[in-house]
Amino acid sequence: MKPIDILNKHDMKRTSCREGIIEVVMTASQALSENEIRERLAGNYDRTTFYRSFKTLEEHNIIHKIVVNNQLVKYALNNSVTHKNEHTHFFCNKCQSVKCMDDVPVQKYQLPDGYSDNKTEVLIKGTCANCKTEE
Amino acid sequence: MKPIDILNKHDMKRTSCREGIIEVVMTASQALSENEIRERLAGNYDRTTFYRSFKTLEEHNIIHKIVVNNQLVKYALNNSVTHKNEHTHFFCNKCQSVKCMDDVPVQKYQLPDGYSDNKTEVLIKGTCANCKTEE
DNA sequence: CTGTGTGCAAACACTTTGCAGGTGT
DNA sequence: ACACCTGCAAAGTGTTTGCACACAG
Repeated sequence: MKPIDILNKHDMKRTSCREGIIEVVMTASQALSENEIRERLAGNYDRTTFYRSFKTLEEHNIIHKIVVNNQLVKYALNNSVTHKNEHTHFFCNKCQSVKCMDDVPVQKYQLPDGYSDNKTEVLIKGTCANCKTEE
Repeated sequence: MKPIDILNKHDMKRTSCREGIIEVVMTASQALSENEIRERLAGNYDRTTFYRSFKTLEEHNIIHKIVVNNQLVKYALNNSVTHKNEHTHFFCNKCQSVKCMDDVPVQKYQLPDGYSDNKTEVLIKGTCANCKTEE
């Protein structure tokens, strides 16, 4: 499916910024930060526009946000797989990359009485396959 | 163990700010934000001092940081239990509280070849027991 | 006394908001 | 034409750094 189709499907206006963001995260093999997305984008957009676009795209369940820490936020496309099962995220301490582990589902946690869970976020930190081989 | 003993054990200078922070997180039943800690503290300290104290205390494994999102960070004491097993954190969407779930250990995740994990962070979002009963 | 912690000022980064003007449908 | 998206400016918040002074050991 092309970026335009995705926007149409969600009844969203087809603007070059949105289309570009979707295009970039779609072709990326990893989650990308705002800056990484900007670098790969043809046009130049204001940060405000980015923030608003990310927010809108997230609200429409087209992308999701991964908060590594309070200084590093990345975005990735929601594909049909990740949309069904919650997946874990992997953060490489060396190259700072974030990857959606579509094949590593979030496990179920048994909470004490009275607690109800809505969403469980799992961030696994370590060394990725790329950095491992470079050692 | 008292705050002073903890500082001594880690060869850290015994300052009123550090002592106060430890005292507060020690007696708290939940993780606390910088502001929540400030409110409960006798003396008045500069934000800079807080940031540096948190950083130092974290480096010495006395407290740990819980990043809920890029706008909300909380701190909690490392007790002997949590220091041994990694534990999960619970965030209540209603009252915004964060609790260390010492009885809910982090599960093991099987990663693809080449990946090695170092630390796994689990943040469960939902409704806490308090907010549940108030519905 | 010496090294380290603290307070203050400033700078920097991230994020949000208001408003005017431009663009998609 | 109308709704909504974008860019710019500004403000609010979170965080870091440099420097002078204070304090613990």
